[in-house]
Amino acid sequence: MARQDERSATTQARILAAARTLFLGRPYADVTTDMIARAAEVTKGGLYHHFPSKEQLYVSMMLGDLEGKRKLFEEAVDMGGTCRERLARLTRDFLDLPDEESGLMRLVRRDVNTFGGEDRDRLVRAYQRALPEQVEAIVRDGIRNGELAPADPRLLSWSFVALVEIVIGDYAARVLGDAETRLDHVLGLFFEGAETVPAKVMA
Amino acid sequence: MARQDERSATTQARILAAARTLFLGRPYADVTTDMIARAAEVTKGGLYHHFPSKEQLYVSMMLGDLEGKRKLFEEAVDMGGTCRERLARLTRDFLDLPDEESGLMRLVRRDVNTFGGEDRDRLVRAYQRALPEQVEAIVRDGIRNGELAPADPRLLSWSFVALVEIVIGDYAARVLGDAETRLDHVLGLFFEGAETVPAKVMA
DNA sequence: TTACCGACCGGCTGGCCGGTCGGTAAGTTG
DNA sequence: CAACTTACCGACCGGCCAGCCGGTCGGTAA
Repeated sequence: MARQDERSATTQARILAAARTLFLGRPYADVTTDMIARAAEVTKGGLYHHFPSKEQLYVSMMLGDLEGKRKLFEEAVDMGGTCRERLARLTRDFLDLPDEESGLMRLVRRDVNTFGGEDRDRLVRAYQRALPEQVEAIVRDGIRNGELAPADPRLLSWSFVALVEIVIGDYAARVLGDAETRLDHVLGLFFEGAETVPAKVMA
Repeated sequence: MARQDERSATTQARILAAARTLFLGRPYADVTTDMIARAAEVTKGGLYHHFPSKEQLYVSMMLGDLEGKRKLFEEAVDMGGTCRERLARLTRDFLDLPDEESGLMRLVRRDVNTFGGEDRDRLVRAYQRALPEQVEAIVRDGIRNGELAPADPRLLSWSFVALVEIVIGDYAARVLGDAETRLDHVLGLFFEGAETVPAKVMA
């Protein structure tokens, strides 16, 4: 009995993994259930035995992965320290993610418009819980303790996320180099801006 | 003869306008040629009389619109003044665009992955010419004359564009209000960053 | 040993959609 | 007016793909 459940679980995991890879490569409509099944080494019948529809398969995969990200980033929110330190930790965690995992965050935003109604809402909420809301919590603290200038925290957190997204990707990697340099770039831009600083903190 | 050409041109324009509206609303694959034809008050035969394929229709629409944007933003690049003034002008032009027009910039980035090969390249190039390269030109000047801290200009311009994109959209409009306030927010964030300024320029 | 269950198979189908094609009528040219 | 070109029509086709369903088989329980 445990034997059967285990088998079923690994098959589902295989299907989800195959789906993730394929959906990352091409738009939702261009990924066929046949492709997913073949990549997961199952037949379409097997696939439909575990998932009721292509859409539910996609949503299941995404919700599961986003929940994982949420837990990961939560550590940065819960740790102590300044706003900047906590954002640094969160960003480092993000930058250290393998390509396939960080690509998911862009994937949600790309495909969210594909769905409507309930599924769309669930995806949006899961994404917001995973990343922007956690950044927002840190930003909110930063504003409260005077580290950040007063502003709408949600808007600031979206801005921060957008800056981080830019630093992923080949061009930034080529120009800036390793993760630590990219991290410095994002934090510097977000906190101090792009203009020349008029000689700060010179002791 | 002028009569026929004129008729043909208005029909094409009607088709392009209908396509633009529909493509903005749903992903490429979910927009059918029937829908476009019906919205443009033509039949599918009529549509295919003017455009060789769905893909070419999309590309034609996008290239035309992006070229319009390029011309618009070029004015900010060519005008005199500081880096900040020129970016302000460009951003103001962007923010003053009707929703349908500014949505196109997000649309390209969303749909670019749908196509491959030649068409994809043409779209990417047209987008880059329309917005990021022009911002980059201004940013490059800003770095050269010491207004901006030394950094990779392309990365900076992408960051700026990303910040502007956030300020479009309902939430920012609700929180920040009119275009001028949103403009100040973007420029402030980009130039001075989010942290509390240590009492600047107090005369 | 028997009865059953659940994982998985894979052929099939119905609908949808991009694209075609033969036709018509209005406009243009000589 | 005759010959023709052009804008447009709409029925139709072929391929593709999500989802279905009748079946097989290895395990599990009584």
